[in-house]
Amino acid sequence: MDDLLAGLNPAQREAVTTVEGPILALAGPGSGKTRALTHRIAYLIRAGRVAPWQIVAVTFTNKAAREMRSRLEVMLSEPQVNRLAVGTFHALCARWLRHDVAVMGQYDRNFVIFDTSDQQAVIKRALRDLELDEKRWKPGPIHYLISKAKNDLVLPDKFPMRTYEEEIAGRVYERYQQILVENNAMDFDDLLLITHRLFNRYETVLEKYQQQYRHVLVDEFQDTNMVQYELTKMLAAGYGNIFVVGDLDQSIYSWRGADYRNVLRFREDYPDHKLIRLSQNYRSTETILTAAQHVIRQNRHRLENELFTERGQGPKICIVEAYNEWEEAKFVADEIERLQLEQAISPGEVAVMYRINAQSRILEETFVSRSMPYLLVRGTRFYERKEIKDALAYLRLIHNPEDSISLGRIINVPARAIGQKTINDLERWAFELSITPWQAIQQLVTDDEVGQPGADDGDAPSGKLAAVAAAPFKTRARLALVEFGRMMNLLINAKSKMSLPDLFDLTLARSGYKNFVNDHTPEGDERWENLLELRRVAEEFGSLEGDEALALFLERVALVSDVDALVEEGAATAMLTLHTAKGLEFPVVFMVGMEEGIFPHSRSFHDAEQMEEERRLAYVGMTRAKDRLYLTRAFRRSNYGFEELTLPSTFLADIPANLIDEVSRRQRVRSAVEYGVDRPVQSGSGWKQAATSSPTTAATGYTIGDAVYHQKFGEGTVISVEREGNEEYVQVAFPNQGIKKLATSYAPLARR
DNA sequence: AATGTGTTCTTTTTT
DNA sequence: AGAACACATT
Repeated sequence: MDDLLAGLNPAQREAVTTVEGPILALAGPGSGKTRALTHRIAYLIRAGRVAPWQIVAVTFTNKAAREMRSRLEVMLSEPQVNRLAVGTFHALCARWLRHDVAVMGQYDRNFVIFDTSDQQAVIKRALRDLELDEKRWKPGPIHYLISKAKNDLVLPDKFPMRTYEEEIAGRVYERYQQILVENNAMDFDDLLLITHRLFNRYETVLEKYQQQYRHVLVDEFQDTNMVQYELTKMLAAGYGNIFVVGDLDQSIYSWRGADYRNVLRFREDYPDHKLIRLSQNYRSTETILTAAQHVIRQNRHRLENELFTERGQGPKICIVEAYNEWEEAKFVADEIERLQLEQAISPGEVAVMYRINAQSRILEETFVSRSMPYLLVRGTRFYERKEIKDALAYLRLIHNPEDSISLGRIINVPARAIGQKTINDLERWAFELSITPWQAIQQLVTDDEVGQPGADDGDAPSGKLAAVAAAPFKTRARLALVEFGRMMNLLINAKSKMSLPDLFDLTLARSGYKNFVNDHTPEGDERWENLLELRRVAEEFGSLEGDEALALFLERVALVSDVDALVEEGAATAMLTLHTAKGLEFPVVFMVGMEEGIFPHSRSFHDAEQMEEERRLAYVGMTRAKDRLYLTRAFRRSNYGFEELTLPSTFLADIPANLIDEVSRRQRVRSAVEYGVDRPVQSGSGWKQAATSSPTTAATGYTIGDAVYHQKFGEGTVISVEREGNEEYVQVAFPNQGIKKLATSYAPLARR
């Protein structure tokens, strides 16, 4: 047992060995909480006489789950580790639902998980069904409201209707949910919500899990939402052994429904809990840790947890201003090469982090043009490719033929003479018969076999006396549908008779997709390569029985996250958003785009809570660095195609001057001739001063006719003013430069 | 049905 | 500036 406790500090040891009751571990960045968590699990099994299958551990990502498993394999035996329930809330819920959802009567166990684009498609269909203006109502914002409601356990009948938008969203919500049920499909939120309902309404099911899981462990507790909190509570209600780890300062997912107050709620709901503070940071140098602490300290809503490190001072933090985003990327690349040469630091030890994905493009192009190795950490990107989505749509349809979204996606891909008109006819006909489009196709197939009694050959049914149920297809369209139906039936029958990779091959061959892709162009080759890559994922499930393999494969594929793509110990520099960086660490970290409007993002300016979250995100980013931290900024940057001057991020102002590298502060990277000619209104005396005069607080409330001054376009006149939420947009006429639309919170614009 | 042209939106962050 | 989408043309 000693090997489990060796090398742990007293707080970690307490977290590992306190077996009974509710425990809240406040774990600062780099404080070895993953270590505490894994050792605790091993300890429970080896010392606490708990069976592996009696433990459920919730991680934030699949990657974290995988890592926890592999760490545990060192301490336990492999079969033991296999019996542990380790995964994200979404993955665990999917598994429980697969098992028990049938009792609810609404879904069967072959339900599919709709990804973001499927969800958008459902919203669009709901809008169409409700005859709402698809131009006016955008799927994105509507889905955002629906998702928020689901995360807060709000059902359609309780949906708030305070604004017109909410009223619309409420109506869409209801139809949206109906469509999901009709398709035997769930979105990400449903995985949690339906599990919650299952546990709530079917006591025997809940009791089964409550009795099974004697220990419930949850990582990243500050990023749980309402449903997740309730699920945790329900599961732990059996034995009361609930262990949660979190850090309020690292809560960065409120926009996804996460609520850091769940940590505070926990303290109230379990008054006899034990509180453990993990305060020693094993990751970062003192310089980095102190700087990060100075940034996070500005927040009001926090639970103070003073951290310390014994790693020593280390190099100072470099704050670098480049001329524009290209120069910024060039600086990053140059510096990585320099570190490799002078400090023997491998590019694989470096990460470049940014606030928004769009920032990656310029970095990528820079790295490509210099042939520098990099890894763009965006695991979901692969699954956004057309050929991958098409292939998956076929497989999903085989798994769950009621999935009309997938059906619509591939019914005519590759082209098989089923045009838009035929599809419309099919949908209308199915609607009239109150069956799904898939069932309608099946009807056509059956009719065809018995000599088309219901089908109307030749001319379309024109007479008013024609039965409602008469199929409205001409021969050619009908035959095309019948052929498609037969092809799919063949694949569905094959499903349980062969391994998943074989089914994969058969599907691509019989559907004609293989030939469709293999068109002997370079793009075709690339698409085929991608399909082979997908097949490799399928091979991992090759040993399982056909049905089960397909279910697990589709589940895996639906729940991949961005970090999942990150392979350890690579030789390539990682490029990732600050959000995906959570939980990771790198010897060298570059945070690029440290500018007002980018980071903190302009969408957060209006709300103090959101600004605090931006700050937490800065804290998360900075504390990813072990040894070296670079904060870079572009003096001017192009947005939406036009260039604007920037101001340094307010976060830079909170870093004490004595922690900043003098050289980096003075020698700003410059190369363009114009540089210095049109400096923004800031005295050159340092970051602090510049950052405090953020443009966000600059004049708003313009009126038509105002004379204004823009730093790039010069003098102009306001010709229109409009408000969108909290943003104010003005159109300004500039002599000789035309009319520009500007966001007043963003543009360097002032009244004259 | 496949290609071309124009228009509109995009930029938070993701399971 | 680019992508995604809609519409129009062959």
